[in-house]
Order: sequence, then C-alpha cells, then structure tokens
Amino acid sequence: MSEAVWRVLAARGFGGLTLRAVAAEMNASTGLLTHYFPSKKALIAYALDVADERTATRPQELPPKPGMDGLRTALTNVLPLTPEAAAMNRVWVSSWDGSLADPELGTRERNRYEGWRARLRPHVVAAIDNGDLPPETDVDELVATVAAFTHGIVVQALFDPGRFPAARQKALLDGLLHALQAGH
Amino acid sequence: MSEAVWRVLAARGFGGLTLRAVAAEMNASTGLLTHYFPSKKALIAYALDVADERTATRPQELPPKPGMDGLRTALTNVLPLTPEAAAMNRVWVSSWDGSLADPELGTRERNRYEGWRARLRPHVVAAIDNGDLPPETDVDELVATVAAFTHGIVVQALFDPGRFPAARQKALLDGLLHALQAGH
DNA sequence: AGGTGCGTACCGAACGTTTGTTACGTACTA
DNA sequence: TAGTACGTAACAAACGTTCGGTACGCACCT
Repeated sequence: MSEAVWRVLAARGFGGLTLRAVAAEMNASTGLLTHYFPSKKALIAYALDVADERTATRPQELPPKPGMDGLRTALTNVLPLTPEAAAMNRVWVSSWDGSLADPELGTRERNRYEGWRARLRPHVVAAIDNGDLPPETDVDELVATVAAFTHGIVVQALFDPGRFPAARQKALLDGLLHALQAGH
Repeated sequence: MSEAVWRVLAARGFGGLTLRAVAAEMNASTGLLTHYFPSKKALIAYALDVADERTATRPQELPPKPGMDGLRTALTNVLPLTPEAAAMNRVWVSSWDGSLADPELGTRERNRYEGWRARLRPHVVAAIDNGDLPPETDVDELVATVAAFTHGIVVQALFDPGRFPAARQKALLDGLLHALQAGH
C-alpha cells in the first residue's frame, strides 16, 4: 500500500495523487482505497505519513562527530545528490501547493519545519561548544539560516540539475558553513 | 482578465486555477475563456505571465547605492514582508507543483531562476569592487547562495509567519550578508 | 445610402472524462 | 452469525473542451 502511494507520489506529485491512480498502481479497486480511507483528505494524510517515513528511514550518512562536521552531514543528507533524494525532494516541494491552500496541511508542514530545525539545533550547539562557531552566535538564527539555505539549494537544484550537480551543491554548502565560521 | 486570473491565483493557488473559477471571478462564461485560450495549458501560461508581470511591477525599494546595500535591498524586495508580498510568494511556490510535473513549465521556471540570479549578479560584482566582499569571491557561487537563502526564508516564512515576522526576516538576511563579508 | 458579407467577441449548453464518494454484493474468517 | 476485507457498480460534481447561435462592427458593392 505505502509502496503504491509512494510510486504515485514520485511519478505525479501530490497534485496527481488520486484514489484511482493508487488503486491502479496496486492492481486493486477503488473500493479497497475507500475501505481504508474515509476520504481523500485521509489519503493525503497517509501519503504525507508515507513521505515522512521514507524521509526518516532514507539512507543517510552518519555524522562523523558532533559540531560543524555533524551539521554539514545533516544538511548534506537533505540535498538532492542522488536520483532517489531528488525524487524525495520533488515530492515534498510538490506538497507545498496543497499545504499552502489547506490550513490543516499548512500547520502540519509548519510542524515539520519546526522538527527539522529542532534536529539541526544540537549540531549548532555542539559547533559552538567546539569553538567552530563564535560563542555569541544566536543558535535559532543560525539554524533558520542553514535550513533556509539548504532548501533554497534544493529548489534550485530540482529545477536546474545540470547547473547544480552534486559536487556543486556540496561546494556551496561548504562555502556557506565556512563563511558562517567567520573566525575559521 | 489579468485581474481575475490573479485573484484566483492568490485565493486558491495554481492548483485551484480552473476555467470556471476565472470565468466566475469576472462574471463571464467559460466560452469567453476558451475564446481567448485554446487550451488549459494556454491559461496556465497566461497566468504565469500575469504573475511575472505583477512580480516585475510590484512596489520595490530602490537600491540606495551599488554594492552590499544594493544586494541587501534586492533580496529584501523578494521577502514576504507584507501581505501582498506574501500572496505573491505563495503563488510562486504553488506554481512549483505543476512546474515539477510538466517539463515545459519546468524549463520556464529554470529560466526564471536564471534571470533572477543574473539580476543579482551585478550587485555582487559591485560589492566586490567596493571591497565589501573579498576579491577572491566566486561570484556565481555567492549569487546562488544568497538566492537559495532568500527563497528558503520565503518558504519558512510562508508556513510560519508567526515565527518569521518581517523584522526577523530582515535580521536573518543581515546576518547572512554580514557573515559573507568575512573580513567585515 | 443602404444592403450584404464576414470576422471578432461572446454566451449558453452540452459533451465526455475524471474526480471523490456511496451503496451493495460477496468471500473469507472467527 | 457477525464482522472484516474487499470488488463492482453507480453516483453527482467538477473538470477541459466542443459547438451552435447571437450580437456587433467594419469593409465592400451597387
């Protein structure tokens, strides 16, 4: 079931997520879908769950050590460096259309962002403790900054993969982190 | 006509852009719409034109002087600091769903990004000439970086306006630009 | 000057398709 | 027997698209 939903998501985005598309993808009837989902909104919610889970369990590079390197790794793991990672990012970006229109989904996306920033926070704190970042650094501001930068690179890379190959994405991230260190 | 299209876009996003919605918005029939647009894709293309024009002619703060201040102004003008600017950004973000699914629209969005970066470029060059940025700065990398950061702030602010009020958005931008100067 | 022809602008209705949803039937299981 | 797990069929609504018809204006002809 989650497999079929994900395949539809990857192929057509959230805008192309329909009961029949999912049913066809698993060679089943629409009755099966309505049996498990009382409404379309429930299907969308489940699709977001699927995306959440695929995001959480995706292959990730483990942070080598706390601090700046850990932060770099955490952000690198988000970038569309592989076709699979690109597909995942495409799904999330495509979800923003509906999330901006529906307040309920908007709240969910806001919480998702909040969770991501919360997961980034310890790395920044460790980087400060390590002396990689100046002690007077405002943690929340820096977290929001690197999160913004990373998603900005994601979007640009999705629309122009030729101009933003994996190597450049990583170089851009390195450049930003280096600049933020300020006292190297 | 462009007024009606824009109202639909602002209220329901690109996902909610239908012939009937536009027709209703201008108290006309669907026949009028099909008279001017041979297909739905033509309507979408026109809607993107409308969005492009509203973006180009939106009220902007003029760059006080070339260099870092000019770059800051150019980026500030993009941020969703007012309800109108937020509506405009919402429309653009909502357009990404379709642009990721349709190759033709994808190319168009890629070119739009390219144009934006090209417009940012002179400011970066001037900043280097002024000594605001180190002479060894890679212009294209820095342009991509500030563009990424800005759009990343846009998305976060759209989903969490409470946590990203205008003052914080500007403070975050200032913080980034300050960090990029590196030799103050 | 006045009729005629024709392209443009638009309406209103209908078409076929796709959508989400509902209802009903059937098989299996406990 | 009761309940879960589906399939099949139909539904109304909304969609993009097509089409016949009307009104208007401008050129042309006599």
